[in-house]
Amino acid sequence: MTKTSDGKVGDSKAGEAPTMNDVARRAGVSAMTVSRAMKEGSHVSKATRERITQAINELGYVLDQSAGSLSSRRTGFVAAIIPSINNSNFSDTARGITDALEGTGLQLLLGYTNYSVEREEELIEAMLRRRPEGIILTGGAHTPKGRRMLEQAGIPVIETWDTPADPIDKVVGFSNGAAMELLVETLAAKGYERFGYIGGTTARDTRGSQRRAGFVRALERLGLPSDRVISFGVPPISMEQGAQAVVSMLERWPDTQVALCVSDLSAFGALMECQRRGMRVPDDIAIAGFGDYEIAACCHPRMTTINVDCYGIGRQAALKLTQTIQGPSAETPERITRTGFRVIEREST
Amino acid sequence: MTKTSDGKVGDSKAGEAPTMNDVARRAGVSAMTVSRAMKEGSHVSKATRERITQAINELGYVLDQSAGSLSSRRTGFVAAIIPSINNSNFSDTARGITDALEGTGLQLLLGYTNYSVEREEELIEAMLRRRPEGIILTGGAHTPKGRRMLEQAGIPVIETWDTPADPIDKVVGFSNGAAMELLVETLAAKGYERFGYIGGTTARDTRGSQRRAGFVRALERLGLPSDRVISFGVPPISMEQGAQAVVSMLERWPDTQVALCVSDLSAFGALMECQRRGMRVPDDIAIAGFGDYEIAACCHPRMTTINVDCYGIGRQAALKLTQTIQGPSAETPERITRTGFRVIEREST
DNA sequence: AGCGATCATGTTATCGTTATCATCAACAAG
DNA sequence: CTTGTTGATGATAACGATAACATGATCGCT
Repeated sequence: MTKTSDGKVGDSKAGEAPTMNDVARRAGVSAMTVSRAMKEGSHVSKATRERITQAINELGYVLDQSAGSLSSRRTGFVAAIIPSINNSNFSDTARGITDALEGTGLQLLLGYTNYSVEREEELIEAMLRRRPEGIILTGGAHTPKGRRMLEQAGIPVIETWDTPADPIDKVVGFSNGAAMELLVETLAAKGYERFGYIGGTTARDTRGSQRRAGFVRALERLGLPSDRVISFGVPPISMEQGAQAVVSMLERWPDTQVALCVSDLSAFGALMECQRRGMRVPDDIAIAGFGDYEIAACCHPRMTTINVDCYGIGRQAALKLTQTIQGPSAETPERITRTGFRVIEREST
Repeated sequence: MTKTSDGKVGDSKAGEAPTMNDVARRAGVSAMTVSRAMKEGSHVSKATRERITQAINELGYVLDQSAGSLSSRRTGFVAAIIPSINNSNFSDTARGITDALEGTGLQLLLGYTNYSVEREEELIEAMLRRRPEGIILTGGAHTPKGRRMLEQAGIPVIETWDTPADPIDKVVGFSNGAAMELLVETLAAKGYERFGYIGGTTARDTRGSQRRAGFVRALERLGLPSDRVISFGVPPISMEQGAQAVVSMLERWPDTQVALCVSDLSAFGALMECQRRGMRVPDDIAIAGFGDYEIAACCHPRMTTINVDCYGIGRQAALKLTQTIQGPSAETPERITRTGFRVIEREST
């Protein structure tokens, strides 16, 4: 225990969490030295550092980063907003972000919108209040106010999972429409002609509507009928809703050869329902999904789908973010990164 | 634009984000009044509030909560640590937490450990640096240092998904062992006698090992063989690993009547693999899972499993947290809340 | 020996908000 | 006409850390 110039002696009173000054007193140094000792790559002598470390352990001191960030003007936060954490495509993206942030001293602040732009707007504001050093969004559809806040925030903004026509700042994504077109073309080349589409009522899920639009576009180009579209349920549609939708489809267009679904989850529901009804897949009806979820590779028959590298989207978005934050010293990243997608042909088509 | 006592005039220079003082100047009030106007339930006259709101919009001002929380000693954070965000059981819990936090002004700071206590320890420290007002953990297994930090943090700590023998503070969970025992008993009552178990190599996943222990316990009590245990892969085991594990099981103990799996995901993999091999479920072999994931209700045949109300665990944990934070004025919550579980019998057994 | 560079540490002044106390006006109750 | 209460606002001082600058001390090189 040490006397200090301000006359106080010893530790702070119990009950109150210790501050850096308490540590400093106990180690017989100034707070600034403690601050230095707690940061990598700053000059503190070995002996001093040891005394400080000991004081920290004895007091159970934990750095208060909220105070530090006010002073340093670096919060160490990156915000990410995804539609849903229960969707493994998006949680893969979140995982990609976290993993790419590992070791950078940046922490992920995650929020989800339930596919609602209004909720997104609220979240954007809540996030910006925390002064993140960058923000990663899903898709390019925002409320006007949300967009304005993002533009004025003065931090890098990355839109993902999409290629918006008029991006706010940077983009890591792919064209959901083009991906679906590719799937249609691939299957048409195998001889399928009567395609059906299963998706949600489209208003909320912009990626879903783009996939549907791609479906229609590709069929029109190929001169095939493009009207067999079932919109069922509020996006994101569940396995169960996929099952119900395929029933509607088979009632309305019994001779449908192949059902494309907005995601693997609904596709799986459809697949199981068909089996329940004694139909053979792909002989009686073929089914394909979108997203290459774990389930697609494992179900029986294994499901044809489109892999879109969700994890990679997250990784690259976070990478682009850190590059931008680290400033123009490092090479400035491209404004738009297009991530790949590919058709995975399996047994269901 | 207004002159103020400190001689400065007008807005801050462009490029810099506006502060509360900039808003105050523009609205012709003090910063304190702006602060009040931005908080619910404080006395600000209607006219003043309108001027302030206008100034906020004109400047595009966003409150800096990191500065505010330093002053008010309330960060508005709740930390939650889960093993994985890609597991829908845990992301359901996270969703329960977020939903229960809605409207309380508290925001969720989420982290995941990949089932590693070392990673958990790092995360605990990283979270505590942000001074959360409470912390929610998964399970009761922590490193000694992690546990110490939690005990000293001076905030409510809630352990979930488990009923630790020696809880740190509060608990919302159930006995994974007892749940598995119940499943065994239910199936034994239907006449099954030769049970097999599929799980991961257990070191990391404590909930997994408790389930396995419950499996063994129940069979021993019933006087049935309890040695048919396949440990395959690092937890959490995937669908694919479930498929491979069931193959090992059938090789080693071809007359197994029912395979219980550590989770629905591995159970689903096993189910599909059996179908691929032309086996009929449940006639040739019965399969049951754990967790009542969406997939269990939708696959064909529908899967018997245990529902454990993941979402409810999150909700109740968050509820308990907010009650504790709001202080002893409100009724103090129970220290231990046991959440229910129930066997869902479906077609796979 | 002289001089600049690097190291180890301390002092001071913020960062942007909110708690607290103070002030003054308006108004109700006695 | 007091006196107390409530409402609306402002001034000031934290909150706990770090940036920026300052001070000696040490060291290597000419």
